[in-house]
Amino acid sequence: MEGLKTAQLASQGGVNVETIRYYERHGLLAKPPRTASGYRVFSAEAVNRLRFIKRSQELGFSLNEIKELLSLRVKPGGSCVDVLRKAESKITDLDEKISHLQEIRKALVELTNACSGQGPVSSCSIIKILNTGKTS
Amino acid sequence: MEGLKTAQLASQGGVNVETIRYYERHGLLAKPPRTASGYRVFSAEAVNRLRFIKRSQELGFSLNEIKELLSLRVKPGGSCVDVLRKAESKITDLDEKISHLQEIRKALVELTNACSGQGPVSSCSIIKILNTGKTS
DNA sequence: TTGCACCCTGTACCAAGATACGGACCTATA
DNA sequence: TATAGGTCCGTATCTTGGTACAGGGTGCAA
Repeated sequence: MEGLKTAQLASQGGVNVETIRYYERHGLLAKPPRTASGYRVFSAEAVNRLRFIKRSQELGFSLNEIKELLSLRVKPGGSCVDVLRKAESKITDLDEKISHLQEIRKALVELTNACSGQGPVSSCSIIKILNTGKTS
Repeated sequence: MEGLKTAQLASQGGVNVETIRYYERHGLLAKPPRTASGYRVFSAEAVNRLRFIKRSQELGFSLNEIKELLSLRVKPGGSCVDVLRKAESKITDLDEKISHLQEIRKALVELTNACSGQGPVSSCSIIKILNTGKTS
């Protein structure tokens, strides 16, 4: 059999049918040829494309960023270093996010350490600190 | 002067005027009394409440979670340990998020290590790996 | 008393990434 | 040939945390 219907592509890519159409509308998947009756016919290439998108998403790229990666991929004269720079800048983003979360975690641990876990809410250290902003 | 108008509360809490109304609609701020002409009149308590919300938000609580914290705070017979458990579960959430981001970071670093940064995109290792899902 | 800043309400809109639905059309199978 | 189920399109809906109006009333100062 030649080509995949929307639901087949969706199933191979592990996404919802509507997601396929969504990606097409947003320029992440090329507009596929159609049968005489208007059904989309995807090539095996589309499966790769979909996996590219999913893998990039797992690495923290937004759909817009993925769109850029995809267009870099086919840009004539485009250089590898452009891709490298995007990946590096994403690592910097991640470092910032991670250290921010770690700060939050630290503050929360301090809160829980201050709390005995006993008695009524009215005397709860956590609530007190959240109320006043003071640790002591 | 007795009480604060919406804009004054907003300014003291460092938020937008519309945010005050948003919080009221969503049950995070109690409905304040009104003047004869319908203006809201907030007490100093509302400033504390607003700060509570902002501080909790900084610690990674969603507005819904903050609403729960606020209702715990006034629940008759509520126990301190309920609050403690929420904080602890938030720490667990954070741990999961952090380690997930660290995994992503690791994968990205591997990607960038594989890439020389030289040559055309067509031979870029990063793109190749994203395409095939294979590291080698 | 007029002019301007402020306040009110209700509703619409934004990002992001989908998901759902109505109504019409197509296709395969019994 | 009937009918179930897949597909089409356009549009609406969802979540989260707000922001931005429009259209009207209020309050204070010159």
